[in-house]
Amino acid sequence: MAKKEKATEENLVIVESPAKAKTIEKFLGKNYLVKSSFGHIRDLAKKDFGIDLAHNYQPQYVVSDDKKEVVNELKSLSKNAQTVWLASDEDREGEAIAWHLSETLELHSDKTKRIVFHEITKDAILRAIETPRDIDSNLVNAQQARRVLDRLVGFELSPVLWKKVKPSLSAGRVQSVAVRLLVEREREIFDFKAESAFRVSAIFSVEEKGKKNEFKADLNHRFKTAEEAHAFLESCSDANFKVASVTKKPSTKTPAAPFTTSTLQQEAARKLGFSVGQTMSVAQKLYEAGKITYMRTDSVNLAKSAVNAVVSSIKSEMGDKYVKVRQYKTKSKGAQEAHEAIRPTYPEIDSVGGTATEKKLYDLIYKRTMASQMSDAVIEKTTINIDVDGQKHHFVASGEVVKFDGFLRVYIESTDQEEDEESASFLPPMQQNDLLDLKKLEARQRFSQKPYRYSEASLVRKLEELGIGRPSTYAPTISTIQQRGYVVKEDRQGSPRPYQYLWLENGTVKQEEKTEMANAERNKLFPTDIAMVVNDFLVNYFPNVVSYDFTAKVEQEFDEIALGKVEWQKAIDDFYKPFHHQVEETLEKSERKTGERILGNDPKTGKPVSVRIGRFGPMAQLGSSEDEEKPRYAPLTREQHLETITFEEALKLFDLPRDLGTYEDKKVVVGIGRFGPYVRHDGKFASLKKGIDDPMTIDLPRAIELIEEKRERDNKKTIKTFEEDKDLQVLNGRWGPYISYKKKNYKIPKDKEAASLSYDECLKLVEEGDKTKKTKSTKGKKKAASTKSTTKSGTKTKKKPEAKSTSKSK
DNA sequence: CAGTGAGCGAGCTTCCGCTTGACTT
Repeated sequence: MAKKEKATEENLVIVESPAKAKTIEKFLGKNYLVKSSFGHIRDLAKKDFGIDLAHNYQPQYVVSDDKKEVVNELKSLSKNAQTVWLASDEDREGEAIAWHLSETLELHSDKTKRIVFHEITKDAILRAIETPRDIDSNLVNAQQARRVLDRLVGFELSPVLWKKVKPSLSAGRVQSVAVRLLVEREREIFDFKAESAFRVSAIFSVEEKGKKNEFKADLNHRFKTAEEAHAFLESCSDANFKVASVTKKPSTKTPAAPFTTSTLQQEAARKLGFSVGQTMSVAQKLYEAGKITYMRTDSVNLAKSAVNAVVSSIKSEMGDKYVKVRQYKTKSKGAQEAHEAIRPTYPEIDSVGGTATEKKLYDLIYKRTMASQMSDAVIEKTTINIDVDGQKHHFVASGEVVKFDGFLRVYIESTDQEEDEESASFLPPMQQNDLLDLKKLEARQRFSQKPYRYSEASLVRKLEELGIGRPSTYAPTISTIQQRGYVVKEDRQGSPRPYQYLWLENGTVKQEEKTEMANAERNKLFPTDIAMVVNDFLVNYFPNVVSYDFTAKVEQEFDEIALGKVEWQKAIDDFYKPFHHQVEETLEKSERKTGERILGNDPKTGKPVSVRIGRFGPMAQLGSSEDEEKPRYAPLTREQHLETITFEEALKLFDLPRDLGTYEDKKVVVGIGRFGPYVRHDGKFASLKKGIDDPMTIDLPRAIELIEEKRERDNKKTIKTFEEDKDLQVLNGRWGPYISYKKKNYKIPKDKEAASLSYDECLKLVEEGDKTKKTKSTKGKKKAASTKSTTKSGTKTKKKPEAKSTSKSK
C-alpha cells in the first residue's frame, strides 16, 4: 500500500459507501479524512448459530474475511486521528454499523462522535458536524434483535426442510413469504375458470362541416350467449342511432412521487424491460459516477437544494406555469428514510454519457424527478350516450382531451395492466339529437382475465407493501428464491383459444369462429413444485412465521426496543422459546413431504403410476420399488405440476424416450432431460426449440434439422484445433474467442489475433493463465468450490484459502 | 451444463441487511 503523505489527520470520518466518502471529502476540506466501511464489518459467526443460547442470546460477532483489510486500515487511521466521526446512515442498520465500528476499532468515547445526515449536501453535512450525538444503544439493540431473530428463524427452519423435504433448501422471514405469495397466486390461477361474454362495439360517423369523422363506441351491456348477441345485432340492422347526451367533465392528473428503489425497479421493468438486478447494477454505475443520488432508499423526499434546481430547470425550459413544488410522503410500511429519493445529483443536467442502458435509466430518473415538481395535467373527459331505436341498451363513447399537459409533458407513469382496452381517445364534436351513421357493428366473445402472475418487479412492490424486506435486499431476495429452485423466471407461449366473432354485413348478421393466443406470459415468476411442497409444509407447521404480518409484528417489537421500552433479549426469548418447541415437535411428528400423488394403474402392465419430487425434481414413476422389475422414471415438463397433472398426462411421459429412426446410420432418439426436451444422435444432444417443438409429436425430418443446426453452431464455435494436442482448442464464446484446454478456459490478450495463434503461443497463454488462476482461486472461490471440488486432479488445488495476507491488491 | 432417480452414510447445505468487487465461457 502506497502510504500517502498526509498532514496529521485531525479528523477521520467513516461512512458506509466509498462513493459517498469521495463526495463528502470535497465538502469538508483538508482537515478531514473520509473513509468508508463498505457496509457492515461484522456479522454473527456461522458456527452454532453465532448465538450463545445458554447465555441470554449473546451474539458471537466476527469480522468477515473480506472486511479484515478494511478494518485494519480503519483501525490504524483511527489511532492517529484526534476525532473519529461515525457517519453511517441514520437507521437501525446504520446505528449498528457505528456501534460495531466503535467496538471493533476500540474507539474511546471521548474522541468519538456520531453524526447523521439524510442528504449529501454541503449544508446538511456541516450542520451534522455541529450537532454530534452519542451512539443510540437502544437502536443498536433493535438491530441486534432483528439480526438474531433472522438467524434463528433461518438456521432452525432450513434444517427441518433438509430432513423433511430435500437437502440444501432454505427458509427465512423474507424469502418464505415471497415464495408463499407466488404459490398462492399460482393456485388461484389453477382454480380460475374463465367466463366469457359478448362485447358489442360500433363505429359511427358524424358530419362536421361536410367532413365525415368516425369514432368508436361500446354497448353498455354484455351478452351471455352468442344467440343474444346475434339477436341484438340483427335488431340494429335498420335502426336509427341518435346522440342522447353529451357530458363533459373536467379532471386532473397528478405526477407520481420521485423514485424509491422499489418504484424505480418497477418503472425500469415496465418502460425499459430491465430485471430488478439489472436496474440496480446500472444505477450503481450511475451512483459511482456521481450522476445520481443513492439508489437503495425508501424515501420519496428531495433535498431543498435539489427542488430549487429542478424548479429553475422547469422554469427556464417550459415556463412558470409548469412549476408546482410538491412534498411527498412515503406510504410504505416500515420505511426508515435514511436517504433521499433517487434523483439526478445535478438536476440541471438532462442527459449523461456512458452505456446505452445508463443513459436510458438516467433519462427515466431525470424525467420522473422533474415531473414530480410540475403542475397537474388538466383533462376534459367527454362521455356520449347513443340511443338505439327501440332498445333498452345504449352505446357509450368516451373521449379525453388534454387541456393543459403539465407534468405529462415529460413523464407518464406506466401500469402493469395489459392494454386490454385502448385508451380513451379524441372524439369529434357532437350535439344532442345528432343522427349518426353506423359504419360497423360487431360482437366479440371476451374471456375474463385470470389473476396476474407476479413479475420480479411486481413481487417487489407486493413485498414492500407488506413491509417485508428492505431496498438493499429486494434484488438479492428475488435471486435467492430462483437459486434455491423455488421459482423460475420465464416466458410461456400460451395456447390457442377459439372465440366467436359476429358482425353485421349488408343487413345480415354473420358469425365465425376465430382463434386468439391466450395466457401467454413474458418474464414472469413461476413457483416450482418444490416451492409448493415447501410452502404447504411451512404453512402447516409454522403458520406464525410465514404469515404475511409476521414481519409487521416483529417490527413493532423492534420499535419498542428502539424506544428502550423492551429489552431485546426478552423479546427474542418470547419468540424463541415457543418457536424452538415448534421446531422440535415438527421434526418428531411430521412426515417426509414429497408431494406424492398416486394417479392410477397403467392399463398395459397394471403397475401403479405416481408422481412426486425426486432427487432431481418432480417426476413420474411407473411401478413400485418393491417390484422385481425396476420402476421407470420420467421427469415432468416445465408446464406440468404435481398437483394438477392428470393420469393420462403422466402416462404419456413414459412414451419417452422415443425412437425416431436413423440418420447417417445412427439412432435418433427424443427425450426430456435435465435441461428440457432434446434429440440425441451419435452421442450429441440438441435441444428442442421452446414453444415450437413438442417431444411427443416431433418427426425425424425436424429432428435432423435440429441436429444439423447444432452441428453448424459447433463448427462456428471452433476457430482452431491443433494436431499436436486434441485437448487444445481455440473457441468462440459469448465473450469472444478463448482457449479451451482440458476442460478449463483461458483468456486471449486483446492484442493477439485468435485465428493466427500458434500451438506454442496457446500453450504459453495456458501456462500464464494457470499462474494467475492460483492467486485468484484463493480469494474469489469460497462457495463455487464446495459443490464440485472432487474431480479435476489436474493443477494444484490443495492450497487452502489461507494465503490471503499476501494477496493484497497490488 | 448433461440428459440422472438405488444404496452405505460422511459432511455439507441455511438467514437478512449493509456495502462493492472480479470478470466470466
